[in-house]
Amino acid sequence: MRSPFDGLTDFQKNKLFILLGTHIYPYKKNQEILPTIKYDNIIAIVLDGLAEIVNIEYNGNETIKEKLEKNSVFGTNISGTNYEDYQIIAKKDTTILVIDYDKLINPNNLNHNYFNIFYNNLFDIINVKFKEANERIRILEKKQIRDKLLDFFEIEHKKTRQKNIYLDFSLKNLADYLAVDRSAMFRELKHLKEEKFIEVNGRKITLLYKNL
Amino acid sequence: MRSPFDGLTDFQKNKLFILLGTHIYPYKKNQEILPTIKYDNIIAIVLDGLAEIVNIEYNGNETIKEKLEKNSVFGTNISGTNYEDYQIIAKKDTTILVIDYDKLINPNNLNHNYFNIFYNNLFDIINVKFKEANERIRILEKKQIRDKLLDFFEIEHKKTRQKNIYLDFSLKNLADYLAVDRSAMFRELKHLKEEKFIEVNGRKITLLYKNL
DNA sequence: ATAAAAAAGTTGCACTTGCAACTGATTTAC
DNA sequence: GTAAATCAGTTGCAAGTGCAACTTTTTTAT
Repeated sequence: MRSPFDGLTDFQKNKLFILLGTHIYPYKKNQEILPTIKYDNIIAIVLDGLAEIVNIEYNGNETIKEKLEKNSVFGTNISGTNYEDYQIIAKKDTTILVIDYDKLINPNNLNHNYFNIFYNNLFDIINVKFKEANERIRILEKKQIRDKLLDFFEIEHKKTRQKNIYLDFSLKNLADYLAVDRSAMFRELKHLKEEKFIEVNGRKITLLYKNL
Repeated sequence: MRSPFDGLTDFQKNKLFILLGTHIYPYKKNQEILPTIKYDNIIAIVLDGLAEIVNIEYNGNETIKEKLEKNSVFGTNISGTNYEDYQIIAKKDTTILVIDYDKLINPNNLNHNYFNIFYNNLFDIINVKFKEANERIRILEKKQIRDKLLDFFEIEHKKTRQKNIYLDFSLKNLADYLAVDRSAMFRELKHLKEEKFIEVNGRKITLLYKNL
């Protein structure tokens, strides 16, 4: 995954932090991240560790919205994450860098080369995330589970051009991603298997239809 | 709506076009826009006119994905619009500016002040669009039409803090936005009316529940 | 190595939804 | 100003889905 600090030396990185007046917050495993920052207009970066954006429902069910690894970027202005709806939990000891969005947008900084590199990286990262969001919307727009699955398969297939799709998450997570009931998804997967559209072996899904 | 050229004089705008090696394409009403540009990595701006991103299904049904007014920004890297799935149609005579994404990202340009202003504007516009995309995802994730409607009402209510919501699009369009069947949505609206949750008068929806 | 937790997989049932097919009301076009 | 098109609103019905409640398998933790 692309890092917002690609192309920067550690020295430049530190100059950047000073220039932007950033804050660094350390969290222990299982601590909630940024619980006090409920206002808008920040961009946050995982400097180290691992965290998850989770949605805790009234019945206690937890669904993971996004995994935040090292160099992941998040925040109200960048991922639409609404702190009223979600909690961010450290899964390991985790260090978070917080940047004020308005300071980032301030063009006074633009004559520093290391800032420009950083800004370009962020621009690119956001565009990738935006593209992923639109991919998901395209899937969620489909009304039937079968169509959501086939759309998902098609999108994944286009990325590798291979008939085998290797999921790097569980089928339960896939159901969450498609925003459908898990058991209903399993039922539909079974139908697709029976109709020889696909084969499923653990997290490997094989597409059997002709049009590659 | 914010323009990507906010804060730029016409003179600076033209310098910018030259710097970025942009292309300008004119289209007549009802013409398809950018039909030949099937490759990735462009950002396009509506300089003048009006266009619509439409999804034409195999059965001939057209759904409008997005309206592109003057100063709207679109393109594969910015709206996730996939030219394989959608068509962009000029609704009036329309002029389109096309920028090569790689040229935009090239940091060599960053010591021109007018470029920086433009770049900041784009950054901001994309973030707003991204936020809207995430809003929609939050709605589409809901499994029941009732929950989608209530979620939509809540989001709209938060924007104005008023109990009246004035739609600037048709109820048919709302059904498309929620990605549900139109008649099923009407049925659910009727239920919500009967249960005194809402009132509907044309495109005005009044929220009747207590928690403002 | 074993217990605990999470994921995989299945099924019955009630309810929701999509779909088709209407009628009537509004808007748009020329 | 009238025709055509779009939108609003309703209903029956079949099919799809969510939900609950299970069992079995796999993974994770200590």
